[in-house]
Amino acid sequence: MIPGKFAITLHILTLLTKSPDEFLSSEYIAGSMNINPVLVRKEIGNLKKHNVVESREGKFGGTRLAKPAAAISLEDIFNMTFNSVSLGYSKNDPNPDCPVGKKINENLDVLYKSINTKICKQLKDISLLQFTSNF
Amino acid sequence: MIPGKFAITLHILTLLTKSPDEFLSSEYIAGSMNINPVLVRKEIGNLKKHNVVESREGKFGGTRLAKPAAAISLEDIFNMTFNSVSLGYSKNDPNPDCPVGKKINENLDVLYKSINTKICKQLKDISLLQFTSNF
DNA sequence: ATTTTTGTAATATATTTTATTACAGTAATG
DNA sequence: CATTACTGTAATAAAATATATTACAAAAAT
Repeated sequence: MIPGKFAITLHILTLLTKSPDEFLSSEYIAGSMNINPVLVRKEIGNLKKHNVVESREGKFGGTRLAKPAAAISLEDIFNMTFNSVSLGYSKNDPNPDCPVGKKINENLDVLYKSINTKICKQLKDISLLQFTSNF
Repeated sequence: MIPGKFAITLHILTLLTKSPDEFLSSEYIAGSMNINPVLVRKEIGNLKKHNVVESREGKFGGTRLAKPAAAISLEDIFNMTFNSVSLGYSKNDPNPDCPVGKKINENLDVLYKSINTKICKQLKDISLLQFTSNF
């Protein structure tokens, strides 16, 4: 998973919220966060897939929100950009002949799933509109 | 931050919990998780710094818990191995001339801090002993 | 003395992220 | 209807990060 995905997506959506109904170009958006426009377009592609934004191609093209910022929760954004929160796994497959190695990952999974559930619950109550009200 | 740090450390501590009072070698531990012994020794160094384990050098040396597994919480381990949970930041510094770019990171910080607080509260109630009881 | 282990530094390899380049397709506008 | 300014997407390059490896001094058991 791309570490910056959630942050970049939220940044994009904040800009779109702050310019309602305007079509912003990927280059303009990229300029606000100092990253490459192609990366912005990729994340916008993801947002479009989830019907959160809509784009117009061609001259004066760009992207805008497809629904009110009040109707988008941070949980929605989280689910679109994050597989799940985790505190990590060891890179290699553990030794299956070791009683601990054999079960460590499933036990981590249980733990991480429960963390995840709580985070989702927390993010569900924050709308994009609310988040952007601090700018 | 090293992604596998928490998982590796928890794996080490689980092994130590399952062999109370025995000094386990870094090579044995590394074998259970299929990683390099040097990486294990590094994480053990971190655990020693926090007085969670103690090591003995020389022949038949190794590491064991320095206190009962019931007295170690997953929050303790989390705090030793994770700076803080976050949903990520965009890699580059955002544009300070953009009202959104200027404030995005502090707003993300607020969000992530609140997520973090809840996770810590959750982890505080799980002891290492409890976690290892599922093996 | 020899062996086995920790502790630690330095370096190399692998992996993952991000950036860049390139270009076809679309739509507005003179 | 040519030109301009965009999107969409693929392919590749570069940078950053994580992990592995090598090496060796120091410690302790026998």
